[in-house]
Amino acid sequence: MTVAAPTPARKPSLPVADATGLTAGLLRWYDRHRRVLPWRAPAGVAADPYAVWLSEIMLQQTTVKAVVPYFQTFTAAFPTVRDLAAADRDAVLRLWAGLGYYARARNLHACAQAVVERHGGVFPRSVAELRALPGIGDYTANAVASIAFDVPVVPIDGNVERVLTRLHAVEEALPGAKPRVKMIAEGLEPSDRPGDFAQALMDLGATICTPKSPACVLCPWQEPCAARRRGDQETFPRKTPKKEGTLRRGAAFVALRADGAVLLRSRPDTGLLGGMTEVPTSDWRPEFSERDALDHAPSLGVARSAWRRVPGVVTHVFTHFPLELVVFVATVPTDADAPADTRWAPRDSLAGEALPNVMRKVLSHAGVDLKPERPASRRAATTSPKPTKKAKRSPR
DNA sequence: TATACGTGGTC
DNA sequence: TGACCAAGTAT
Repeated sequence: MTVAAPTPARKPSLPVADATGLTAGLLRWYDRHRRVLPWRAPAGVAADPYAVWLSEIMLQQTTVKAVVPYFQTFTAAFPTVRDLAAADRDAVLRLWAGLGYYARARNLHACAQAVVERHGGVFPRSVAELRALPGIGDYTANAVASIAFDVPVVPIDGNVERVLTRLHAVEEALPGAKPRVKMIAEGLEPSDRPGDFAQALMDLGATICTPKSPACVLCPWQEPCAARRRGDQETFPRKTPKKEGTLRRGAAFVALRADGAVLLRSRPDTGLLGGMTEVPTSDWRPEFSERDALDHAPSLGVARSAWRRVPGVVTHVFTHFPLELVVFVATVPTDADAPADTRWAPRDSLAGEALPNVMRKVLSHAGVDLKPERPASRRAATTSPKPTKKAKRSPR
């Protein structure tokens, strides 16, 4: 492909002229239709690298709507990358609870510390140095470099893939088509306003070139768009079908003390819901048998009969598998000791715990209400949206 | 290259 | 309701 020679001089030749026309058209559109977002600097104002980075991490596979309240909470709690680096990791996880993909929160904290230790608390400006930081991959490195520092690179996310595969009617399916998309993107790298160009591409994908029913009539690229000419723009990008996960099942145990405290523990640092808080549960396996569920209950010195099976089940769908949990509740004496690796959490502190949504569903199903007042966007989980399905009989 | 990794919204 | 999707990264 062409060299991304950012010559301040003229731009000759044909392909370059084409690209110039495209980028200019998109920037004109952006100047009139750019979205106003909490982390986005006003037109013509330099962006804050910390805000750009924080927002980009939060926005990974996550909608703008879901991110906004968390972004506000984080910037209020940690105004600078140094504040974030100095915070306790658990405090970061607690504020992240509900946003999902918790490895992002662990990496966020590690990244802040790396920025302080390796770069004196100042975000590096090069793609290579950014890429070397925890939690920053190809996309985010390019996004921060272009948006915060006007480095002429194009971050390629789902929006950009959609826009570019439509623009060129790329027949190859993703993810196989990624190299092709990357070449197309590199051919568009503008030496002028790279940060605005990157954001314009994403705004275009988010508001005009949407997955379904794209608003082509409003698109600044409707003329050059190959897919639009063919009339099958909605069929791009092509995608290879993904296989679905196998249902896993398990039992969750909600132990309540007379004073309202709930027995909690922390999950292992890595893997599913790593480092997050949960009530004791059995393993989650396809071959789980409810018959033996109580074998996995925490030892609290109470009789097996103290555990009451809550009717119904809690269902939750992770990216790669659906989960079904049966819930047992027991009330135990206030002097009951917490088993190893568990602790009693006062009822009032529950809302502040690093509880992933599946655990909020479990507690809700057990009749334990958490006080909201967290970043927000949690009402659905705390009100037990899916009332609970009828108790199913376990096969076998 | 493929898989693990959350959650909420939409149609 | 089920599928698909949203500013991806790590291994």
